[in-house]
Amino acid sequence: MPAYPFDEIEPKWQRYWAEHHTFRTPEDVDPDAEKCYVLDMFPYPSGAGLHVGHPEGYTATDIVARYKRMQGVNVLHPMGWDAFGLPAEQYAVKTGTHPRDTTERNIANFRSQLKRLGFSYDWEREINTTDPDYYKWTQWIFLKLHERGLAYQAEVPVWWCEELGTVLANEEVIDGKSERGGYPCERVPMRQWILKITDYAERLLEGLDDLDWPDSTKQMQRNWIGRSEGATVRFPLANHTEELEVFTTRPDTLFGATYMVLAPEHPLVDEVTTEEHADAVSEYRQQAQKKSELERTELQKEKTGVPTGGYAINPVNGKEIPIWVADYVLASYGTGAIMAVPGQDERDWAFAEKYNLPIVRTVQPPEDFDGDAYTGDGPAINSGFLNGLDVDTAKDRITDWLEEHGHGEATINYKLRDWLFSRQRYWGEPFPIIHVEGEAKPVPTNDLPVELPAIDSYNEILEQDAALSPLGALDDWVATTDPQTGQPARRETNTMPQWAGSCWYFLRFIDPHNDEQLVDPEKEAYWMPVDLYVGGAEHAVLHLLYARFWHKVLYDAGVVSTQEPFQTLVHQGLILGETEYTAYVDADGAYVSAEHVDEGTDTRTGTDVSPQPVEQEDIQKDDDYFVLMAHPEIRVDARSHKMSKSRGNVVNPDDVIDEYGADALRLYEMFMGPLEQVKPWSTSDVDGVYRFLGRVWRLIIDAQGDTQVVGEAPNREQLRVLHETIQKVTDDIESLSFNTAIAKMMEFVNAANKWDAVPQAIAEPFVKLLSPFAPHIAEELWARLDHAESIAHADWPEFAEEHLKREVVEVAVQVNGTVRGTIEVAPDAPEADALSTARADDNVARYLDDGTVRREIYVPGRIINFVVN
RNA sequence: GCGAAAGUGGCGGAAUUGGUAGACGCGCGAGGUUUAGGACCUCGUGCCCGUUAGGGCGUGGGGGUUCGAGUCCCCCCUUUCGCACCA
Repeated sequence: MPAYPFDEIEPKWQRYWAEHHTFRTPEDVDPDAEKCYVLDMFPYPSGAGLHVGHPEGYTATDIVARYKRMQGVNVLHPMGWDAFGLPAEQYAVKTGTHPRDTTERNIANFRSQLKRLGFSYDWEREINTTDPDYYKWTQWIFLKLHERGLAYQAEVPVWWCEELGTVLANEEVIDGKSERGGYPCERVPMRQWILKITDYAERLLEGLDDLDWPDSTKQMQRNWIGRSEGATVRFPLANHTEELEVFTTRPDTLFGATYMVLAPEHPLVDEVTTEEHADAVSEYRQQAQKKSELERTELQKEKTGVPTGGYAINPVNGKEIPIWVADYVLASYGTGAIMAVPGQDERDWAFAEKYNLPIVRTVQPPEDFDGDAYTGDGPAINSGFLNGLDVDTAKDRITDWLEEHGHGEATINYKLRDWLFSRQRYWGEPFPIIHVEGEAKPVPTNDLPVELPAIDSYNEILEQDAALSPLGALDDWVATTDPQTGQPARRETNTMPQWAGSCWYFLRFIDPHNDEQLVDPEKEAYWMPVDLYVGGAEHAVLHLLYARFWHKVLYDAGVVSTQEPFQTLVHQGLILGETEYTAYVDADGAYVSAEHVDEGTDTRTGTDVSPQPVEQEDIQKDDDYFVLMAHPEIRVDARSHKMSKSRGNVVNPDDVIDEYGADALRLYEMFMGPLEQVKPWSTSDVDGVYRFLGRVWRLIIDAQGDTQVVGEAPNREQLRVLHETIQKVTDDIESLSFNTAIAKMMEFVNAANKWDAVPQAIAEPFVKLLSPFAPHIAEELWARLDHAESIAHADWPEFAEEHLKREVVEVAVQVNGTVRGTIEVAPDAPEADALSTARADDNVARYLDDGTVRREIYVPGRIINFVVN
């Protein structure tokens, strides 16, 4: 039998909320009324359904939304589906199932799972990025980008992933493998749509300053944008008219440039290569091209390169310096070419040493410097007119000189590259573009949306041989006419990447059914920016950078009123599986202590060992290590792992709800620890919060199921306990410290259980405090306390200072910093009184008698310390 | 290698400006209650010594500042997460 009837009351209140539109967002609000836009990163509805990580962030935002609502704030708290994407299409490729069918099924599953958790979303604002009424506006925004010159097509080397059958953005490829799925990718040149995010690099960087985001996330974005100040320097080429342009952050070291390096892909390689070196260079380039990005990084210890035989002329001293080709220079950064200054650059030093290239120091290292390249500050040497200047001054001086002589200028460079925006997939937003006589023309906005062609089954596409893009196989759809000229035209057959829909969905929630505008400007001005945005740290760069970029474009286009979309951002920490204890055994079945094991082998013998799970009962702690109880000399590993199907440690929220109820699950997820921290799941710990809810229930409901609160006025202690709880819970919600808020409510219940009876005037405010955390039980208790209206819009309790006061407090008495006793005095007791009470304590007196009191420290209500010797 | 964050009982975790370390929960122990319980209630629970009173030691390690340090400063170790030839 459950400790309280959660299985009845949870569905009951979920029905009530839906029928009464309890969480409908206020319409036609007073523009001056306080608002709070509380947003979760909307999920991709995967086939696997919800995992326990989802409700973590969702519960946090739900608590804030419910709390703000009770404070009379207008709250927007919506939910939707980021439903375009590769998994549904990969499933379609395998089974022929239309991605729309898969997606609809998954959404239905996600929705019902979410509803079981009792979140206070305004479900009437649910959006779905695959809905033509939604992606009409995604396409509309693309046209804005196009109109503003921020979307262009180019033949560029892109990451092609054979397995996924599409190209991917740089950001989606990690170490030469796709971010999703980990499939190998290769660089191939293809004609693609590209968004000019680099035009916004500076603003994307500056905008970070005023955001209330985790520092680490801001830092990651800064690193990704990668601003660096330096100079462009143009080196004339010996025997050629062209110049070789490089970017350097150290123009002050120009006199020390002893060779040049071109990336293998650099367009001038053929120009500068002499006949004598042509074969070697061409072979090197082929080798470099074959290397995957992974191999390049793996082989980074050893730099390689070949001379071209060509020479450049150092503009500052007229010296001829050799030009090399080496793949330690990246084609995609700067100009794809560098001036190498081994004296002040460790990479160049390593290369110069290997190939016996000259090294000239142009900064005087300190006397005790014994390294190779010196990258620190110091006076310039061997540098003509720069000699004696410190690095910063020398940079300024040489930059001026370059500008005066037309050899270069100050330059700011960014690591950020333009955003590869097209994918060769069916299940994405079609581009609102037609091609007429080879020219890309935008589809007029009143012809939007350009809908995905209807197909009965994905097999229709599979059966056709669509070389690159599935849409290209559908001739009826591709062939169209230019609405302006009537000429025959072909539709763009690429689709947009999954990021597109999530770049602006927070705007659509504000006005989800508007078919005239993306969002009504008045409503947008009221609700934006998002006041609290909660989602995983895995989106620290991609989604959050792309969305900021689009938002700034929309701001420039006058569509939105704020420069930044998300004012406050919080990442919920990952929830790991239950802690696992692992012992290791060798081939003979003998235990191998964990400190000798590294990646499945015994480091002493090199033989394989196999992991063996151990129950917690068979483990003990010996100093800093866990060991087997039966073999204390054998250490075992104790750690929690990321939940995964393959490891079999996934916890399904539905199972937890079946056993403990949604309120307990919500409460546990918040009680585990700080929201932003990584935390291991522990099902036995769910018992703790579940028991707490049972105690809350029995505090107010007796064994017969009747309400048992009393009408009497509360006493001083009851008021103090209540008001301390109000204060703590309120403060903790504001700071998102939900774990300590719950601990305080537990303390309240522990205290209240000792009372003979609970006054209604105490029970009611407490139920309100509990309601954002455990809304179902709170609604039920609220109703049983004789309220006809939902607690969702009841007034949040306020604490009164007068009830927090204590008559006496316990003060620790230390002698020489060690506590020797405690005394009870008024919190504001005069020093003389407090000290004499302290001296009167028997144990304190013992220590005072041992010497002379040299000093007395008294912090009222806190501590007394006697310094004695 | 570079950057950031974090190391507190058997476990998850608490601790305003430096002021009684271990709130709250799990687990464990004792008792009560119940036909029974993996239900519920009460008490105890950092480690060591001591029957009690009390004492010693304790927030990754070492040093320092202070009447007083989990908290501040310096050095080191470990873990996690980013980035990784960006000129």
